[in-house]
Amino acid sequence: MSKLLDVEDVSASACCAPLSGPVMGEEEAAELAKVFKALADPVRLRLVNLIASGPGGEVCVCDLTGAFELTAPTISHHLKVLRQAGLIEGERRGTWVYYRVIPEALTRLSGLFALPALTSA
Amino acid sequence: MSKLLDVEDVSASACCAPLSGPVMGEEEAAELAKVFKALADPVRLRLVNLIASGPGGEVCVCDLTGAFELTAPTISHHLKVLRQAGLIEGERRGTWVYYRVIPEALTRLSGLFALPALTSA
DNA sequence: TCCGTGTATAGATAGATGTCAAATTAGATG
DNA sequence: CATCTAATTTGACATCTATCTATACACGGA
Repeated sequence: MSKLLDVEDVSASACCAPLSGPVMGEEEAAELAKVFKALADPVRLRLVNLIASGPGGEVCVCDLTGAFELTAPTISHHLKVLRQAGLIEGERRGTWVYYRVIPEALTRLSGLFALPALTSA
Repeated sequence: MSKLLDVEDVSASACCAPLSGPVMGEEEAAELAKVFKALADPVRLRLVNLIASGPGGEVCVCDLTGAFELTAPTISHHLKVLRQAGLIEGERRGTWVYYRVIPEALTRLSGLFALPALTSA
């Protein structure tokens, strides 16, 4: 079994209603918090940005390690955190591993911050 | 000078272009990370949710402390973190303090997760 | 099959963070 | 002014996290 695909997909059940919506439960808040924890790091934010803006929507890990003054294991750790948050997914093709963002995850988050009545005053 | 208004407004300069957009700089990533750090806690997420969904878009701190099994200083600490991230603002009216979300902050975050071309394939 | 290279995991450590108890500030009221 | 309540600040402590080095795994090529 490829360890690259170990996704606990924390984001699956969390979130969908906007923050301005009905009161969320403790469990939902806990799962959502894991997703934001994954984004709460400058390196990981830049990783998501690099991956999302990469050619074809994907980027090789070998290109990511060079973009930071960090060791490969550290980058690998950050990628794992993002993966377990359900934000990205990785695929091995031969020697290299490529990462993509999971569009649904971003869309879900976008909806979270939607506001109810900006049209009315 | 009211200490309630000490907002370092970290979110002001950070973000606007979507994550899928052009590559962000280290500085921008660092400031954005502070905002997500503020959201990366179940209690703070529920606080934002409660405040945003409160009547008139605002909630008294006295109503927030009762909603958690945490001491008042802890709630106050979390509110401060959210305030310094530019996500909420507080106002004292007589004996009580009321908090509101800052709509622009949420809107900005919503745009961050926008995807480029979901219409095409 | 044996190296060489690209990624990931394990273990260790310094620094950040959530929580509480105690003390402080701000406003209302007698 | 004295005092009560609401909210914040301060200081301490246990836990979590970002990073490193060292090691292990996966694949391709000789």
